[in-house]
Amino acid sequence: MKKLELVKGDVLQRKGDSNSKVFLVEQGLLYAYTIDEKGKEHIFMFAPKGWIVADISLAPNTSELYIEAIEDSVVIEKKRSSELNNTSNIKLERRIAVLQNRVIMLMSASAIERYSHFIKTYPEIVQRVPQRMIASYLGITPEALSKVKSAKMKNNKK
Amino acid sequence: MKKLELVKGDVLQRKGDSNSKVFLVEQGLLYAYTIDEKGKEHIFMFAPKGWIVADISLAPNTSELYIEAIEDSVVIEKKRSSELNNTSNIKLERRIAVLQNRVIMLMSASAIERYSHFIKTYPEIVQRVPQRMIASYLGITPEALSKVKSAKMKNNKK
DNA sequence: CTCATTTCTTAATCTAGGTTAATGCATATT
DNA sequence: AATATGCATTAACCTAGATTAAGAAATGAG
Repeated sequence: MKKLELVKGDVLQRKGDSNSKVFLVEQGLLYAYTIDEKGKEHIFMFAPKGWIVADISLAPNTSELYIEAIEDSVVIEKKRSSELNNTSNIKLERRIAVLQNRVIMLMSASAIERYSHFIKTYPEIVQRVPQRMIASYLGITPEALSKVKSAKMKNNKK
Repeated sequence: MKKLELVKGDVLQRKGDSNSKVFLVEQGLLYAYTIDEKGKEHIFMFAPKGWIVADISLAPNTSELYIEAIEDSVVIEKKRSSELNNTSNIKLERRIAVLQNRVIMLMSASAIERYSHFIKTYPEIVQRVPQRMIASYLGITPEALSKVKSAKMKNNKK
């Protein structure tokens, strides 16, 4: 738990780094973002004074996100594990991880990519739920989902 | 903290209801969704066995979400406040609330609606950050954001 | 088993937002 | 001051996915 002074442009965490740290913004403004395969940046969140920024993902030790200072800033760095001392915390963190993934998907992935990710992540649910609900969860229409599925089959990517 | 037995189609919580409850799924499958102004349903999450479902929104007592059973299910109902006994929990809940809003926005709102919501919710950040970052946060291109802004000005909806 | 309702698929058309490219502004750098 | 680099805006075109519509398949109720 130490205090860090940052100047505009400093990068606190890179994709692939350990994600065991949590940063509390004491002053200034940071932001967290991903960069997709095409090199495009997608801003996941802004973190002004008083907010916490962290990559809270399901993968144990690989950050999905870059965290960077937009302005000169002061942050407190904590170990994430110190937050994990009770059950409700763990459940809440899992929820955040799922939502983080969902936001990144919605921002950066096409219908096909979203569907592929969904069936990989929730294979049991795919079986138990009507197509129109999956479409709605993915943020597309049932008609578009039909198209996606037949496109996938033709490509043997079933 | 009581146990509820649900049959397929039972609605646990409606938009506008108190959101002070958290449901732990012991068996079956539930889902949480919003309905937009046009009557269209947007599925926010599925909740199979072992998951928690709840509307964790910033507004104190008005759920944004409907929660409903897709299959016959058994859930444990808890008071949400019982989860709120320490600081890190409150911070985590705030993060979830923000992410919940963000997912709903990304799923159901047009570029104009997303921008309007953003400037209302984070007026300070709009001033401190380049346009291209706001566009990226909204999930649109800087060019599209330019269009949106000039469209808004013409409509006096500035 | 039959009729009704909902779900899924396919196809034709439409549109919001993406892509590309050119231009004007700022802010840096020498 | 002059040049360079990045940011914002505008406009012409393009494309993924929405909308609309109709038929086929599945599910359900009596």
